[in-house]
Amino acid sequence: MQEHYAHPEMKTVQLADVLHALSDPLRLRIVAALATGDERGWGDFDAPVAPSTLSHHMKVLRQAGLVTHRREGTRCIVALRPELEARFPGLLDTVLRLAPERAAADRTGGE
Amino acid sequence: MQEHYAHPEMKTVQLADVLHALSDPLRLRIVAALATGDERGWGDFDAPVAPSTLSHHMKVLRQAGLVTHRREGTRCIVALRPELEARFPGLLDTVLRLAPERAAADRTGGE
DNA sequence: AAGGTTGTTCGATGAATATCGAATGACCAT
DNA sequence: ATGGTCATTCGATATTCATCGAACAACCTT
Repeated sequence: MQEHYAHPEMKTVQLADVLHALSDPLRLRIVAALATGDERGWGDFDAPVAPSTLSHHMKVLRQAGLVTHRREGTRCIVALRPELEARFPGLLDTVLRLAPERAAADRTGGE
Repeated sequence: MQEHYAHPEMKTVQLADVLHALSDPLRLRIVAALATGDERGWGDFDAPVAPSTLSHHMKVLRQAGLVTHRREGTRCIVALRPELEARFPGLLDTVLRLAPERAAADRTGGE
């Protein structure tokens, strides 16, 4: 495990990569959970997959420029990358507004 | 070849499916080319792939609810599905606004 | 009917992806 | 140091995907 995670430069991130990263239901759910702007610990997403699988999805999100990873002691803190908005204005807002996973839908009584 | 193409009901189309369909550069280009609202003949996209490959991508776009296929004589006419806007308001506008393929569409089409 | 045009379908293939369990590495507490 | 917790990496596997050429089907023209 490295102390420093590799994050791509935002200008090198392609739209198709972001869309691909968002096209997996679990990853979409993770991004939606981060949409409040709060950081989340790695384990705070109770994803129905093995730790190794979750790690894989986190890596995809990181390499697509969607999230940052930061180490804090033994925990791993995840957050949305703020520069994403400058690179693709409005994209994340639009997608998350339409995502069934979004927190608001849960609050207003989804299924 | 069937006279009637299978198009999914819009309400059954999932966001992740749409994002996945848009996450391929060639498919994104095709959708961008259709964004003017005009119909296009199947062969009007000079895609750098074999006909069978193009047919595959067209099928993906059709099954994701993005486009309609219509037969006209021996030709095949493709167009964006208008109901998509009602299902996912603003999604396509946002994605296409950010797509690099838009520049090419602007040059040859204008707006 | 015979032939040409236009997409689709059918294998086949190599690359990418999602998933898991096991092993490993980094860090903290004792 | 020893052990525990947390996340990543490593193999392995099954699935999906993009791609092609070949064969086929639908349609129009002659």
